[in-house]
Order: sequence, then structure tokens, then C-alpha cells
Amino acid sequence: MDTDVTEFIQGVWELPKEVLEEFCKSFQLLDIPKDYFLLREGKVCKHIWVIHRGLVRHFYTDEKGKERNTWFSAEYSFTSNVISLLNQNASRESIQLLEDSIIYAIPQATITALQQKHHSFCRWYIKMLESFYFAQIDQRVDELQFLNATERYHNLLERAPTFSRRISLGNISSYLNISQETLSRIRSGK
Amino acid sequence: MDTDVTEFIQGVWELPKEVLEEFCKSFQLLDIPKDYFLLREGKVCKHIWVIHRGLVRHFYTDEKGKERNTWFSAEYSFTSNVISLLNQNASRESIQLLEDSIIYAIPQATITALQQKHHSFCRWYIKMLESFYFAQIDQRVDELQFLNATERYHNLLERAPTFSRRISLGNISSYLNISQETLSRIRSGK
DNA sequence: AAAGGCATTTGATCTACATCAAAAAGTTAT
DNA sequence: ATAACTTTTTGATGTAGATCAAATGCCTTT
Repeated sequence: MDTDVTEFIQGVWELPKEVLEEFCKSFQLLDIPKDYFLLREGKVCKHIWVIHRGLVRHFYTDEKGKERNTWFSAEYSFTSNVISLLNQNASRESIQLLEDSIIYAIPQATITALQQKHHSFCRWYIKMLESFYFAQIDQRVDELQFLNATERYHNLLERAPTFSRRISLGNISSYLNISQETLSRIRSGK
Repeated sequence: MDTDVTEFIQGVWELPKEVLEEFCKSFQLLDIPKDYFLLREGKVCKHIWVIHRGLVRHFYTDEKGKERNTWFSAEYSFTSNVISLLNQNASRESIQLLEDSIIYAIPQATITALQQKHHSFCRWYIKMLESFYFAQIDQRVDELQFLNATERYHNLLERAPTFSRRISLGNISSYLNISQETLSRIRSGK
């Protein structure tokens, strides 16, 4: 187990050493290439993933067959399809790597078991949800409801400066809900 | 304490009787008139509210001074400004009653204290966040990103059929991010 | 270096929805 | 009932950003 990752876990909320160990030893280390799918639409999500190095996109395919990105996650973040994970029902989204990545897979079974077993783990989990899910999704609602195309783009640049280098224009425009052509014009400054 | 409310609390996740009692006895019963503010922009959110009867809107005031609704909550739902509550920082939103309402206020201090004290309470709290926050906000992102004005309106009608009777057109249009005029035309079927 | 395959840019139109303005309908107070 | 609001509707016009189409630029592979 990488010390970076245990530190990352501990950074969320300090777990007792033995609980941390029990937790981390259930992680599965994945070293996987670009384009690989962590999750496919229609499957039940069975993991929370911690990205150690790399980048993924969340997307789904609309009625017209167009892929629409809903999220990106990069190194040192948790990623999962929370809705499918919680309800253990079919996911509407897929999750795919945009770069060769090193990822820890945390089984859903571990999360459930440790919640039952350890009070401290519940507190860790609450903190994790709060800081890695709420904070982000709240921002997302905000930018979708209140910002225009140009503002959404600049907002993303600020929040995640590396994305504009690492993610293609087409993938970014899909996430921002802007056509590729319009985003190209925005980026060139009109 | 109303048995309806304890049942509602128990419906989230079954709490041991003594924890439930400790929890419920901290609730403060509010019987307050239309237009009252549960929370004002700039203040720190100190409660989660359970609406027993009535209706509230969440909104903030934009740079041009226009009020923009972000959420409605009606009877038998939890409502709060989660971001302000969690970080105990100034809220950007206000929460105001749209109808005379009966509401239970759960102090943030209770939530924090019971989380520390009871494993079972943490499990209740996780369930509450999952079912009353995630599920809803996820839907919200979806409708904002992928639906057009007409679809957003019909989506709301389905999700909350009573709202179109109880909430003025202006307040609905603001929430849906549609101008009042356009919503009027949509509603009249063009 | 040439050829093929993507990703990005540029230009010309089109459209969903906003904005502005005013009339009509509904509500509340005198 | 009449006046004075407030909310909703209707009509005319404006615009951000989509869509369609074609050109350009950029990697690969040979």
C-alpha cells in the first residue's frame, strides 16, 4: 500500500490505525491503460475508486447516440457512480479512463461492512461524502443554473487548471454543455 | 412530539429507541407564517429543518438584484443549506416560507453531538444524506444539463405535482431557469 | 514525405428562449 | 363596487449559442 494513499485517506478524517489497516487492505490496485472502462452503463457499480494517477470521465449516451460527459476526476480524488453504488441498481453512466492510470478500487462490500462494524468508519465516510461529493456537486448545480457558456468555461479553468491541457476540446465542451464549435470560439477569445 | 414526525425519522433508518428519543427531544417546533425567513443570506446555517406542513423556497439574489430560486421543499422533507451547515460559514442562500408552515428545527449541535456519541446515529445520518440529498441533487444536475425548458417544466410537474398549484409562476420559472413569459407560453401549450 | 484519420477552427445560417412593452386577469384594501 | 396592486398573458424583437458545412491543422503509419 502506497503511503500517499493512506495519507490521502487519513486526510479525510483520522481513522484509528487498525480500522485504517482493515480498510486499506481491501483495496485492489489497478494499473490500467487509457480507454479502459471502470464501469459500463447498465452494470451495477460495486466500487469507489481512488485515483492515484490519471484521469477519468463519466458519461452517458443520449437518445441520439451522442456521448455526454457529466464529470471528470483526476489524481487524488474519489470517484464512483454514487446513485448506482447506493441503490445497487443499474448505472446510467459509464466511467472511462482518459489517461493511463493507477487506481485503487475500494469494494462496496468493504464500505458496507465497515459501516456496520466501526463507528469511526461511519464518521470517516460522512466526512468523505461531505467534502468529496456535496461540495463538488453543489458547485456543479450552481454553474449549470447561473453561468453562461463563457463563464462556465472560465470557471472550469479556475477549478481545474490542468484539464484544458489534458482533456480534448470535444470532451470538455460536452461536459460544459456547449457545442464544440462554440467552445473553440470562446477559447480563441471570439 | 408528533408521532408522524418520529415515524418519518424512523423511516430513514431505524434508530434505537433511546437514541431516537434523545434526538427528537432536541427538536424545536415552529409554527410560522408565510414569508418568514428560516435562514438569511450571510448568516451561518445552524439547523436542519423537517417540514411537517407547508412549503419553503431556497433562493439567492444575483448581481442584478434578481432573486433566483434554487430549491423548493414541502411537507415530509428535510431542508437545510448543507454547504453552510457543514462548513459553518456564511450562507449564500436564503430560505423563506411560501406558505404558513409547521416545521421542526433540528439544531446542528445535536447532529454533531449525536454523531460523536452514537454509532447508530451516524448510520441514520448517512442514510438521510443519501436518500434526501444525493438522490435529489443528482436529478437536479441531470435536468439542468440535459433538458430543455419544456422538458424541465414537465419533469417538475411529474416529480412534484402539487407545486404548480401552490407556487406562483414567477417562482417556478426562476427555479427552472426559464423566463416568466416563456413559462407562461409553455404552460398554455404554446 | 505522402496519405489517411482525428481534432480544431472558421463561416453562414437557424432557433430556442430572453428581453422589452403593454394589455388582461386576478387579488386585496378602502 | 372601485381603486390599486400583483400576477399572468400576449405580442414584437433581439441574441446566445446550436447546427450544418467545409477548411485547416496535427498526429500516426507506411
